Amino acid sequence: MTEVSTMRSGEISKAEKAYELLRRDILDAHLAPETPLTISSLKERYELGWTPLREALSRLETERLVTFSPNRGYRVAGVSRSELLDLQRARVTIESDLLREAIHAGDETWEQQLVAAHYALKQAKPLRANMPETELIRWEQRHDAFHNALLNGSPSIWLKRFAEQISTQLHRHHRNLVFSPTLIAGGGADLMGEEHYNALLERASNVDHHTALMEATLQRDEKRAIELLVEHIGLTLLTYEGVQPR
Amino acid sequence: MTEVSTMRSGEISKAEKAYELLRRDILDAHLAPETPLTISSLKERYELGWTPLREALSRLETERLVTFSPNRGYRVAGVSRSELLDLQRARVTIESDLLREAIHAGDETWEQQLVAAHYALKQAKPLRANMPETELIRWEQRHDAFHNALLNGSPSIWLKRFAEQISTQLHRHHRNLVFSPTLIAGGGADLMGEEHYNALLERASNVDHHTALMEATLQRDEKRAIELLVEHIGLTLLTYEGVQPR
DNA sequence: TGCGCAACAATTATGTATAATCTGCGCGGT
DNA sequence: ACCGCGCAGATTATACATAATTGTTGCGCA
Repeated sequence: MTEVSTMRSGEISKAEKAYELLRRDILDAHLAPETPLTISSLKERYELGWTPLREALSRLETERLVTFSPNRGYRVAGVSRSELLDLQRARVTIESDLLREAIHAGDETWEQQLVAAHYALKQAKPLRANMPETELIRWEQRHDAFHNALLNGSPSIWLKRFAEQISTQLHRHHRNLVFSPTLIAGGGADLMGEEHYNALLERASNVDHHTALMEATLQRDEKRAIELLVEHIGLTLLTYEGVQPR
Repeated sequence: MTEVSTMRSGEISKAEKAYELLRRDILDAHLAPETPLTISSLKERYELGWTPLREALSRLETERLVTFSPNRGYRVAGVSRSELLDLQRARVTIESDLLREAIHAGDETWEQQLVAAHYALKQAKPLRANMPETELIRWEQRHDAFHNALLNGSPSIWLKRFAEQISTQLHRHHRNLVFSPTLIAGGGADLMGEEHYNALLERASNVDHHTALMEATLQRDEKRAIELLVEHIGLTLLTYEGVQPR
């Protein structure tokens, strides 16, 4: 029947709250890479106890969002150009296969949700330099939702899980290497003219590109759809290449 | 003078010890799938405190070796035929690509270690029904080592990480669905004649098959090597198909 | 007499306070 | 200047307190 859980104090466990808060702060680059995460400072920052934080950190560690050294505590995981390239390679492998499966196995519901996600993405204002963070987050959410919808037709649960993890890591690299130029020395738009930077962002986030990808997919044109997906991932890569000087 | 009290506990942390003990017991099917893991019972089993166990469990959860329900504790993760198939699919995707990369990028050290791993595998006694667990473990270790050596020529760190995780999960399914027939009702060799069962095991673990795979790889024959790898994964799958009745 | 519901008891998860151990760093002695 | 001692500050582990869930018992009602 209808089991009503009582849950006297907060609705969700504090460990879960700690996990989500920390995760969001790391993903959005509010905590810079390599920042030491001492329990006491986190207790102060989030007003949480000792156990929930430790549990959250140990979960984040197996997700590779924080690193850990025995008896020396936790730090926010670092970002690097080489890891970015590695992530891009893994993304191509995994998402290509997922898209292939989706094209073969996707049903009507999948098609409808893909069209809906594409429409929502089209409505969001496109990327540009120094845009307000709320707009940036909206665009990122809808962009992620579109790619999720694209791959969602596939039945491969484990591959989708991996794709999600890659996506998370790329999000973090994205934010730290490109979109938060003020937070890292010498990164982002400061390296080139804002005009050029905007052009790159425009190229990487071009809605037409996503439209073409969706159409090829809906027409079950496997070869072309995968070509477009790989090109899309490569374009994003080129954007970083342009941004990163050495 | 006061150097007596240094290094009181073991060299590694108890959380790490708890993690490794639990992990091994789950992987070797000493703890059956769906077994509830209450802290108190684990405290008794491993003679460890409360915090290390909690930390170990939360790490195992993000690895999907245990499942967790809020306010209802942890259990050993379940196994199922559908998840097994899903894992096999993911393995084909990821290992095919890793092998392709290894064939293109592998150096001399890689070749030597691959040959060494193959030699070690050849020395281990092959699989058969009701073999002693120590021999089973030895064969499994060398088999894993061979496949690791095969893929190790690739530079893709994230993909190798994923391959490792898939490998771990398959190991668990393997043990629970095939090699521990006495532990699960109606599984394993009981379902067919021991002769037939042995034939299947023989086919899946045939050393010649691994030899051919290695030789195609060392000759940098990408197409044939990947064919053999996919066939190898499929054979293992067929073994399970034979064992699983419905 | 049998079934269902509700309060109760036991077990277990969750969180806090506290003790013990370890690492890094500065101070002082040689 | 260099080596070692010792003092913070942090991590790691234990004991204790609290809250939630599960199982059970007993009572009421059909």
